[in-house]
Amino acid sequence: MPELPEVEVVRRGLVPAVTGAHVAAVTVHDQRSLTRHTGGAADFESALTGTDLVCAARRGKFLWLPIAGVARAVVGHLGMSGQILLREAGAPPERFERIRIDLAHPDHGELAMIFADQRTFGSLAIDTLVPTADGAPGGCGDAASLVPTQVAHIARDVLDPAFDDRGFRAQLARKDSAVKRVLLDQTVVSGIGNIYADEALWAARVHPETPARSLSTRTVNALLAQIRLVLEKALAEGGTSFDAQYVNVNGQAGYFAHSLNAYGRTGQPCPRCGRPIVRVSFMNRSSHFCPRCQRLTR
DNA sequence: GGAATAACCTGGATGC
DNA sequence: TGCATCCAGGTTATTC
Repeated sequence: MPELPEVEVVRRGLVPAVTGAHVAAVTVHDQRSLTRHTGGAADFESALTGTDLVCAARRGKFLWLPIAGVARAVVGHLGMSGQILLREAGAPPERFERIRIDLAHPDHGELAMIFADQRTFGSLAIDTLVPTADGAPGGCGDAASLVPTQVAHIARDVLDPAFDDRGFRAQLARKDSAVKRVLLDQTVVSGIGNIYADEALWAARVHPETPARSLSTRTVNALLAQIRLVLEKALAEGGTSFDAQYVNVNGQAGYFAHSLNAYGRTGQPCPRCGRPIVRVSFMNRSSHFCPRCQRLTR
């Protein structure tokens, strides 16, 4: 499942290919991958064809490619199973290929940038760039203080230099909800999904259903530190791949699945105390935690 | 206004 | 072997 580390791996892979690239052609195979685009497939194809791309930027799980000369960008979200792959021009169709963007790069020649998505939760769109509310750069990879309108309501992620630690603590102090629910709320902190929420809570020894406002400042600081550690470690290992659901732009899997301590380890011993990791239903999904290390305190 | 829940989606795994 | 059901989860609309 693409969360911040996986999306950042994709962004880094895209940078050399899209920076300064010319969009030679666009082919939409499946309209469902344009759910965030308001104009339909023909509009997407015509609006993007013939433009030049500036760079690859990211905030949380959202990616965008600013278009040269206009305040617009191609915005992408990988959803559950989305992939952005770079292939040679004219490469055969990928399994679950939804959109193909043919690029002509001054240094790398012709490339195919392919958006593939099995479950079609992800999408691409062309969106307007607007100034950021805090005047800081819109996201990782772009110095401009601009962000797509679809991303403007998303909070910064914890690896963003402009992330507001104090504001994060203040938001938690106002929330009655379970801390895990708050971590998954992209308007509070972006980039964290089910996997890294479970891992960070395990590392900080916090029960996922602990009311956010009941956490001490010390515990929130520790949690914040563990979120950063987990995300940075996952990024260093190329992200988490359980199957073919997540790969980088070259189709290669990440290795962080081997470093997971809680997520997906139901019944296996906690690496810290040896007690079996438990799985409970939470928000239409699963929470994994150690019942001994992560005691529920209200 | 804040919080909780359902729906969207599809292929693999599992059970019968 | 084949069919039915369950499960995975990010985002958003809807409901409470």
